[in-house]
Amino acid sequence: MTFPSDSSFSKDVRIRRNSEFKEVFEKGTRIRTPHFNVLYSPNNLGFPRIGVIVGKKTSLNAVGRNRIKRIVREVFRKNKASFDSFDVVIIAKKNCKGLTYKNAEEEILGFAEKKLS
RNA sequence: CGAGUGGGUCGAGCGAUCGCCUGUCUUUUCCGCAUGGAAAAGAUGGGAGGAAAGUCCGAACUCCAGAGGGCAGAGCGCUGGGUAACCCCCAGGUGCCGUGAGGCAACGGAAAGUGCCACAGAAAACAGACCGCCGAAGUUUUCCCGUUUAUGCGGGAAAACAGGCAAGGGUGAAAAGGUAGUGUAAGAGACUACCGCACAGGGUGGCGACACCCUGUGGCACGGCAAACCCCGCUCGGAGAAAGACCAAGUAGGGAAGCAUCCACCCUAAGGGGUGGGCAGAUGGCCCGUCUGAUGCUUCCGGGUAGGUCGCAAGAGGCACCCAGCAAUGGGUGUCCCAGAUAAAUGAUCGCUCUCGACAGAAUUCGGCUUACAGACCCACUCGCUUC
RNA sequence: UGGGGGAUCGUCUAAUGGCAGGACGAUGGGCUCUGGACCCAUUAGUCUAGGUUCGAAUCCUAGUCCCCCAG
Repeated sequence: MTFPSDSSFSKDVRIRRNSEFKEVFEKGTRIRTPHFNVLYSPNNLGFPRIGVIVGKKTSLNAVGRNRIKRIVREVFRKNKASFDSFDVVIIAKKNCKGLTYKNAEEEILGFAEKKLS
């Protein structure tokens, strides 16, 4: 538990550059969960970073896509400690449409714990 | 009470905790000679829509191109007004629809020209004749009557032909006015009356589209399609914020200026000069016209990618009141500052209330249009029923 | 975000504004001892909604979906 009470979500913990995304895509490990494709690769920053990708085919309108991004980011923010020091890219699959916060939390935390072990 | 028409407003709300984007102020630290810049913490303010959407119009803004001329192309199309502008809005006219409140209209020209109008039908655009009607006058044949010796002549009837007609039938999306009468062999604007229509002239009202009235002419000519070509009138240079401006790693080498420089022929001893021609590019549609040239040598030093900063949030701005106007809208006064990201900000959890929550997320900015949408409320009006 | 193009049977592709045609496929039948090939027949379509027109795949308006280009 490196960040026991820190649940902030500043720009530092987001993957923001195209080159950084590319690095994760090239070096990262890929894991599939029912609703997401997840890529992750270790970094040497001492804290995790996240990038979320939601394609047009997941949800046809912008409101739906924003909704999924917000849910995923919220899960990450509340559980940053579980991600140790990794760059994580989460890609939403087509079946994400009716996803709720609780479903996403269960699924992503389940993945994070497996990865840590 | 029911059904409906037109217009407008809103688009779940409140509280707590954790979190995101951003403006301002304060403090601290660091950098800098300094104006100032960066980071952190705290305080405080703001934080998606009526359509933010589609990208269908119109602009602002930016860059590119602009000697000039012609052709082509695109858009618009009743009238007057509004506007920065518009394919928008308001008011009005005309036509059509609706019992009505009201709604809808690409609504210039078909007597400038060209083209098209399948099938059906007789005929589809300087009309035409299938069935049908007529067949008087004309021709032929037959029959009857009169007369005559007889041919014949006269009269009548029937049939056929030549011919006449366009009223009725039928076809079609569309068939060249309607009603009544006269007329005739049958009919027909052939003629007459009334209605309708077209054209010309004049008057009245209106800025005008146009409306109404009067007079005359025409028996009616001028079918439809211009969201077919086209004609007439008006408008239009191209691209778009991934526009564009500035700063600028790494890697790779590029750019500008000057001189010589393509092919053929002619002149010349040579150097070189002249004439003609071709190719490619620019002039973001094409043509004429105009301009430029590959490569080598010499000299000079910038251009640009990742990334960053700006553009980028005070505006044809919102709200309130007053004035002008039927209105769209304009003018004045006061007041407010109200998203500004860049892998891209509004979410999660809990509690409460209700009608149990639709369509949907700013990306340069405005003005419109169009499309999507659970519902709630307000104003004005229409029709029907019932009661007083 | 901006710009451009397209949509016709299951697939590919034709059609001066006048009955939507062809190929491949599918289904059924014939031929054959059986299958293939071949022959015959059938099936099924103008992306959607309005408008112009007598009549629309075609012309006009709005919408839906797909593809391409620009970092």
